[in-house]
Amino acid sequence: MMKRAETSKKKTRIQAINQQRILDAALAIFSQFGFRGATLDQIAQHADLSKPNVLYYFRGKQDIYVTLMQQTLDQWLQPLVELDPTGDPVDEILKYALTKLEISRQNPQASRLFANEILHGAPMVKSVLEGDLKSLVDEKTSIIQRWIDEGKIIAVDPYHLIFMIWAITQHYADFDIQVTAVLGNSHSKDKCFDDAQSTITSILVNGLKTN
Amino acid sequence: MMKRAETSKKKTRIQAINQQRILDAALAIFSQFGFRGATLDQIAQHADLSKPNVLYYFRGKQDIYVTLMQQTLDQWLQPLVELDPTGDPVDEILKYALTKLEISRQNPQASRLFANEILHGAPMVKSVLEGDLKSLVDEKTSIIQRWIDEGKIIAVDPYHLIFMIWAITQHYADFDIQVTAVLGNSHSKDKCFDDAQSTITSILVNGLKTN
DNA sequence: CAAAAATTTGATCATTTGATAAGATTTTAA
DNA sequence: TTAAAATCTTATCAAATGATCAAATTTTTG
Repeated sequence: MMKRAETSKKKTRIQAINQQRILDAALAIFSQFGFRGATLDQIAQHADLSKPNVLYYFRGKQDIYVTLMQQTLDQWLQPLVELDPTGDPVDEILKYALTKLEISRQNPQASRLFANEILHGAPMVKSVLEGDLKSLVDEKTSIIQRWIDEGKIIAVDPYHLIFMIWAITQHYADFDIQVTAVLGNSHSKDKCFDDAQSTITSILVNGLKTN
Repeated sequence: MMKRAETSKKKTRIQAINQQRILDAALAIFSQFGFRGATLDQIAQHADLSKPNVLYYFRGKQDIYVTLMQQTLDQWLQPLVELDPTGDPVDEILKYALTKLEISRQNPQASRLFANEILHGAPMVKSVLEGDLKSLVDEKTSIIQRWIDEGKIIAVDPYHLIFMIWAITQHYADFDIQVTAVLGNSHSKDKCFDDAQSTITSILVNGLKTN
């Protein structure tokens, strides 16, 4: 009888399938109900497994959550990594914003999972925020600062520019219900994202350029 | 023996005090842990009352939550009401954004309470969003649209402009932990909000004006 | 195939938690 | 001051839920 995951490297076929199934279900459930609001029963049912069977693959509820959160964080950080110091400043910043928006469109559940974690004080990922995330942002803000010093874009605090981009783009995933309610149920989600894209582009391009 | 609150109008002195105490405690607890994450024990303890005593004033956990959410919603909508069609367009929009930011600064708990509700699909306030909120936004966007038609500000979708303002301003309350982590613990909260204010002002003023 | 390993299940626990009931205590009003 | 109303407490409950275990079943391996 082999201890699952933990230290061992080789996953069996069934392990690979079922662990992924559990993580998929967990994303759906945790993102909708939060950590405490979600139950193992819900996750098990959504994954089409019995509850003890779920606990065969993960130590416990928190283990599932943490695993899922780690995956999500990687995905979340990636686009910022790609901000290119040699590109055109406005283009690069706009590209970053629109990439984030696209991720919000395509994976709103992950966005909400992350938002919920932060909203409640990041009990599980605080150290990642203060470590990897801060380092990455420090690096990229210094690029933006250089652009500002060279007069390529308007002088704004680079940190807050990034916060602004995060805020706007995640808003469409995290506050989807509100956005939909305000726009009326007639609007299609696609049109909403297209309009969002135009608005972000206008304000950023116009707002960043020097006079 | 009088049934509390419900239909009666007159509150006793003790009722007024204790109901407010419970709501204050509930704001602190619900905003940090969400509806399901919060427990009556926590709220009771925070309010310095016994659990059954808390339930003497409110039918149940959900009753506390709904009452609190109604209060919060009113407060949340107010600033938009004051957007003045006769004022200077850029000034009015900027004033709205900065007022929202100020509310984020002064009452971050209410912001997080609301954010959590929306994030989880607005189970308790969906109808308010589709009713009062939508009506108010419809009214104000038509004002903004008029400004656009008159060439007073750049042509952007007014709805998404408002979403953008909501997103940015609430970000500082809702994602406070992340903002603080990225800026480093050395930064004071006051400086953070001051810089946020400058950034929002720059981008909006620059971003909205017509060329 | 047969033994070993891995997977799955049913039964069951201990805790947490929202809620209630009955009675004691305090406050209010006549 | 005294009776009624309001407030508060102690004890307790039932349901939900995360977790465990032993045994049954399936899959893999030699």
